Amino acid sequence: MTEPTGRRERKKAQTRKSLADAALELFLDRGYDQVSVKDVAEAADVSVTTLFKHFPSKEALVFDEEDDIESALVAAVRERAPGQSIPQALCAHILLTQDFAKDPRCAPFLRMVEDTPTLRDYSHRMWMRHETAVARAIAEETGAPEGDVTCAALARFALETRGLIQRHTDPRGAAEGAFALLEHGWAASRPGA
Amino acid sequence: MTEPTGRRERKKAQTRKSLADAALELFLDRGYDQVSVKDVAEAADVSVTTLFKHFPSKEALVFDEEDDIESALVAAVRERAPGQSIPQALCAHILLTQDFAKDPRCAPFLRMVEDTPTLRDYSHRMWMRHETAVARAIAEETGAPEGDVTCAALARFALETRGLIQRHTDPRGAAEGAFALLEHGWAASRPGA
DNA sequence: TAAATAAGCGCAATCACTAAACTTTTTCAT
DNA sequence: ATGAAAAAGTTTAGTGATTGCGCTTATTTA
Repeated sequence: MTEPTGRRERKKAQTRKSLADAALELFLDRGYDQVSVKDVAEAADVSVTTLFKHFPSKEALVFDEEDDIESALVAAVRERAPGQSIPQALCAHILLTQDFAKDPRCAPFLRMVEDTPTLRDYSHRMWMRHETAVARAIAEETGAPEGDVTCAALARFALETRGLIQRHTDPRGAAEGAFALLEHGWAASRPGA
Repeated sequence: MTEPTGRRERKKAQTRKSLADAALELFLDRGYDQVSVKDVAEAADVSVTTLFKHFPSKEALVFDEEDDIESALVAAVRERAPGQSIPQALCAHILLTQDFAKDPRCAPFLRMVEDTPTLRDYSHRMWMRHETAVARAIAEETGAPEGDVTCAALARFALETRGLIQRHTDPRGAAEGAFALLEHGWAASRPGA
């Protein structure tokens, strides 16, 4: 069921990729703030206007192709191992995504994001966008009402943990520490887990 | 011990106030995004460059005079009633600051902040800046080591709760629900409270 | 094949923000 | 008092992200 990709769509995707690639290379080379959108557009050999037809902002050039993160999070909650609590499942999933970061090819990228306030904030905002989806998944899993505060809180806190452990020397230990808090609180807040 | 206010400082404070006042009035009237810094500067009868000598950004025009919030938070942790847990103290303190919001004079202001993404984010960032201070206070209060993860997590989660309960019809109930999670988790994480 | 559609372009403008060089107080040590 | 340093303010000019407009050109489709 591959989309009947016409030449037009192919070219569009092509330009988009040129832009993302050019952007990444320039950003990693010179640093995000030292590269202007004009630089990126020129490197991809398109006009600045065209760049903004493909990406809504300069930041968006950095975080391309981040699609199924939300579904992965929801799946982590829904399809957790039997006997595993929701906080445990979320902890494991977050640690898993963190492991991506250990790939030395990603290291410069991640360092750039961490060192650039604009990007750090943007990334955090994007990540927290999944809060409501996760909250809903938790509520549905536990039979809690749609807008249950405890579920919403767990979702937010769990997602926030990612930023909390980011610059720790031992992310795994830190995550376990933070999630222990949630784990116990969660268990105590709903007697029939 | 009132500062020996010279004429210079008085005039400076004066222009600053003119700017903040003009900004608030215009923002409330037309909406934040519909007012440019140029508009504000003209309303206060100063140049745009002068405006930026007083305020580091357009957003900063909105959140003026927010000084002792951090010390109040730290104090809430340190000087809590005997027998009151730290999460309880933070919950109470946050609810207290929320009560400010019930003043009908503040309502339009708060609605503006909530309805303007830029401002909501800025406000959230400012608020979360106090995380490390609160974390340190908690660590010191409990004798935990300086960078203890559980303390850091509690600080972050507690502060995050404010945003969580913001648009709830019953903020008090929501806060109590969210803090119940932290309360239980915290109690379980440190046996000798 | 013509008309509709969509990509891309150049241009001009807006808006937040900064740098530089210059004018006008205010302050303060002599 | 007075003259120079320090600080507030101004003008001007610029950068950089982002948007709107009107135009060309390529692709699709009826």
